[in-house]
Amino acid sequence: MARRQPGLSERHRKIMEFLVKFQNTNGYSPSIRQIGDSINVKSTSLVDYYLNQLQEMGYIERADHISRSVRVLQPVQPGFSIPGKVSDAFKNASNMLADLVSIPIAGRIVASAPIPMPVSDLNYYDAESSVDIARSLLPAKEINDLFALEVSGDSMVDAMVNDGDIVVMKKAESANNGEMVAVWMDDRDETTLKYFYKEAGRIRLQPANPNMGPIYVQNPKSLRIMGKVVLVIRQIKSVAG
Amino acid sequence: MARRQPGLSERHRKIMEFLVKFQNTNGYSPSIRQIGDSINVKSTSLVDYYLNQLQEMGYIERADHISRSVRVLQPVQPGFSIPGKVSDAFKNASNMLADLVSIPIAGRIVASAPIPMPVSDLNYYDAESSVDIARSLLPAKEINDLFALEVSGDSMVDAMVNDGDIVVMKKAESANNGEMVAVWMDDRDETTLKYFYKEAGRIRLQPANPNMGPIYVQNPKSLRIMGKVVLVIRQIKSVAG
DNA sequence: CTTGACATTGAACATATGTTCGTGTATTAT
DNA sequence: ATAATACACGAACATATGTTCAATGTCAAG
Repeated sequence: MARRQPGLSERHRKIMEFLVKFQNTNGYSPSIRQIGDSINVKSTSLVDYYLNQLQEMGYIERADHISRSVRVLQPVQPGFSIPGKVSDAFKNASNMLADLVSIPIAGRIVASAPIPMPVSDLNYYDAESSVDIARSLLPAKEINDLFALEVSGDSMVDAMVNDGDIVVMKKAESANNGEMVAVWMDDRDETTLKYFYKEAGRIRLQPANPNMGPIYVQNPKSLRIMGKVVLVIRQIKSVAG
Repeated sequence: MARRQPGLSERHRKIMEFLVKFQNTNGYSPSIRQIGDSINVKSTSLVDYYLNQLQEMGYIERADHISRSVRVLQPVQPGFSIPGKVSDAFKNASNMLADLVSIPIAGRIVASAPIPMPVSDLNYYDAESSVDIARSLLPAKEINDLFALEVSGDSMVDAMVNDGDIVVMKKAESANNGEMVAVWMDDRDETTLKYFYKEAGRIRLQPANPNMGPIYVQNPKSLRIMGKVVLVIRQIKSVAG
C-alpha cells in the first residue's frame, strides 16, 4: 500500500506559500478554488483534502463553512532550512501579527446559577468587555468558541479558583476524561469547575485541589456540561482579607 | 435637506472597532451580516451603505463580490482625529509594542527553597523560556523587573496556586499592605505566597484561600520578601487525579 | 498479482454572502 | 409646506464558496 511521507509534500508547500503570498497581496485569504488554481488542481474536494491535512499538522486553521477563513499559523520553511537569524526574523514577523486573541467576557460565573453563554453561536461582539490573551497561552488550535467568565464569590475555592479570577472556556457539551469542565448539577442546583472522569456506571468529578475528595454522579443526565476550561487568570490587585 | 456631518458617526466608529476586533480574534474579516449584528442592524444593505462610506473616506478597502474581503486601512482614533503622520506612528507603536510583553521564566518555585531570581538585573532575552502576556493584563506601568516562575508541587494550594501554574512577579524587597508577595520565612524554611499586612508589632500573612487562617510573624527580620505577585496563570492541559 | 491505503476527479449540493431595488421615514434647507 | 437628501428596512437575487459523495486512478507492501 502507498505510504505517505511524513511532513509536507511539494503540494503542501506550494499551498502554504500561496496562502502567505495571497494574504500578503490582498489582505484576505483565498477561496478553495483559488487555492486549487494555484496548484493546478480543478477539484475543490482535493484542495479541501489538502487543507484538512495542513490543519491537522497544525500549519493552518480554518473555520467551518466560513469563506476565506484559512489562517496560516506556522510559517513553512521553504525547501531546505535556513540558518538561524533569518528564520528567526521570519518567525518574529509572523508572531507579531497573529499573537493576540481577544476573548469576550460573557458574564459572571456563580455557584448558584447556570453559567451565561455567549449570545448566539456566532462570536457575538458586543464590545462589553474582553480579555486579550497571547495565543501562545492557548491550546494551539481552535480559537473559536472561546469565551471568558469572571468568577464571583468564594464558592469555587475547591476548584482552586478565587473570586475575581477570569476563566477562559471553550464551548462544549461533552468532555473527555481528564478535562476540566464547567458543569451544572441538577440535583445540587449548582455550577462547579471539576476535572471530568467517566468511570464504569458513574461519573467522577475531581476537584483541582488535591486535598479534596471527588464527587460521584450516578445519573449522567443530571449533569450538564457547559464548557471546557482552558485557562484561568488571576490578576492580583492588592486585595483580600 | 438633511446634511451629513463630516467625519465619522458613532456607527462608523463602532463598525471600525468591530472590524479590528473581529480580525484580531478570528484572523479573518466578518461578513456583512456579522457586521450588521455588531451594530444591531438587520438590513445588509445598510451595512453595505456604511461600508461604502468608510471606503470612500479611506478607512477601509474591499474587493467587489468577494466574501469577507474588508480590510482596515486606517485605525480610528477615539474621540477627535489626529493628523496623519502622528496617527500612523501611533498605530504602529501600539500594535507592535503595546500589545505583548515577553516575560522570562526564571525557574521553579518550590515551598522548600528560596525562589530563583532572574540572573542580572537586565531583562535578558535569551531564549530559555518565557511567557507572552498581553499588556492589558498587567498592572499598567513598570513592565520592568517582571519575571515568571513555574510552581512545582502542591505546597501552595493554600495560596490558591496549583502545581504547574505560572506566577508572574515583580522584583521587590518590601511590600504595602494588601499586596500578594512571595516570602521566604527563615524560621519555617519555606517560600510561600501570601497577602501581606503589616500590623502593630507583627506581620500578618493571609492565605488567598478564604477558608484558611493567617500566619503571624513577630520578627520582621525572619521574613524575606522576594517579590510581589502580579498575575497567576493556569493552563489546563487535561490532567489531574 | 492482489490488496488496500492514498490521491484525484467531477459533479451535485447546500448555504453563506455580496448586491440591488422598491419602499418608507426622518431631517432640514428653501 | 415642499423638496431634496440622508438614513433605514427587508426581501429578492445571483453567485461565490465550502462540503459531500461516489467513482476511479496510483502505487507500494504482502
